[in-house]
Amino acid sequence: MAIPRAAKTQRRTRIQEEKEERILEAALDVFSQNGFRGATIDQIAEAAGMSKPNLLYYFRTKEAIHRQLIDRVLSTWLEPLRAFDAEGNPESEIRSYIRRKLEMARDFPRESRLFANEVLQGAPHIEDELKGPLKALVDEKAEVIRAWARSGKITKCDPYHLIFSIWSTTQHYADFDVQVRAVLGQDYAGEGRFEDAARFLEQLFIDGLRARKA
Amino acid sequence: MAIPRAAKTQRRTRIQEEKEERILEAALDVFSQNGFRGATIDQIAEAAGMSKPNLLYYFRTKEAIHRQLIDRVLSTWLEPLRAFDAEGNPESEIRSYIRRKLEMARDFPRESRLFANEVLQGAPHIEDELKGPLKALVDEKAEVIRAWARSGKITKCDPYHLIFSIWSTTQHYADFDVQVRAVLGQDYAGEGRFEDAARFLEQLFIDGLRARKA
DNA sequence: CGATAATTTGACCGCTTGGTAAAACATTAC
DNA sequence: GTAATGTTTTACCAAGCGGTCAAATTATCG
Repeated sequence: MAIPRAAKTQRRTRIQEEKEERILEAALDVFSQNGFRGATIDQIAEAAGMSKPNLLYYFRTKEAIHRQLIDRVLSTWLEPLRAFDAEGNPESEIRSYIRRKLEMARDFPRESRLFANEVLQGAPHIEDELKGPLKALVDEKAEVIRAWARSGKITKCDPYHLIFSIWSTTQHYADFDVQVRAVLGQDYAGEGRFEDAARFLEQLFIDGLRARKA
Repeated sequence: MAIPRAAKTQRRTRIQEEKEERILEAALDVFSQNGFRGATIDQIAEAAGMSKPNLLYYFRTKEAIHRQLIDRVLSTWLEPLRAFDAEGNPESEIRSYIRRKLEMARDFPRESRLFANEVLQGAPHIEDELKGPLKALVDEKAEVIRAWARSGKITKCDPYHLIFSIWSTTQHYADFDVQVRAVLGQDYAGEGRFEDAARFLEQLFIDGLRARKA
């Protein structure tokens, strides 16, 4: 007799790992494009190339897929902010943070949209993560920025809103991709917009934050 | 015998106007929180305080409600950008643009989220609007900004990405409201965050764009 | 090999969904 | 008033939904 769910076994088989991977990959596609409510198990199953009951053998519920997806993505998503180094040079720290966030928007747009969908719809599944680990990390880095400002390395500014503005400007290129493309027009077929965006944003933030003599 | 749909009559009755208004108001709530696919007619009907068939007497389909909502909101949404004046002082134009966009994020977050949901999910219903009227408007204002840069009133920068960055930073406070609140914490009960954001963004953009001597 | 555990399938269930039909009810115009 | 029009309700449907079940199939291990 089969043990009810693969997940209950201690050792995971090769097949389990493969299939769960395929499911999460497919789910990322579907959830990021439709949000949690808008996504259906059938869609995910089809995208993963398996039948619905088969998919439900690996994940008991739609929520379980979503939760695991979020958990997995969240930590890598915050990686760039974690790398923010108090000892480093403020200008180059900010510059490379912007660059890394832009690279993520370019290379992992689905992950960005997954979160955007979630937060936009009230973050019903990740409120705790936002108020806990995320807030803690931001608080920590805000203190770093504040210290830089105190020591005159950058101009005085609200560190929280600085972080928000870096998040929003960079993620915009993933989350609002369709709009960005529509406005820039066809001539922007390639990914040159990311380079242009990087140039612009670095200029904006670096010059905007440079400590002023006056 | 009743004419199939109220909409077919030439003159709209008082009741029609009232009810359609109530429906659109309710739909704004529901669509902005759940996206198109995630929203249900029943939800909208309940929020509007009427039965589903009654609602469907005024709007034949879910799409029809959504379309009308988008149409109505789109024009008012772009109003601030339209107000961008080539003859005005660049600094104050940009400053007041930022301020107006922030006010809209504060006062009309549902409208912002309606669009965000739509664009995020690939803009299936408004692609034409984006590529047409929106692009045209942005192209026009980009030229204004470019002219300012040419005449040395602001520093040289990519006007499109400048506009994107103003959009994203301001709308962030509507679209990612839950996250902003979570990170800022309880002490931010009121709406002071909008004032802080305004201060920060004005500083960032004005100082970041100020024409440099070097 | 054979036994046992893991995986896959097809049939199904109860609920929700977008939408319809027709009749009951209300309003307006004359 | 009454007839025509406009509005609302009740009952309903077919498709889609998340999820279950038991049987069939396949992989694994001694």
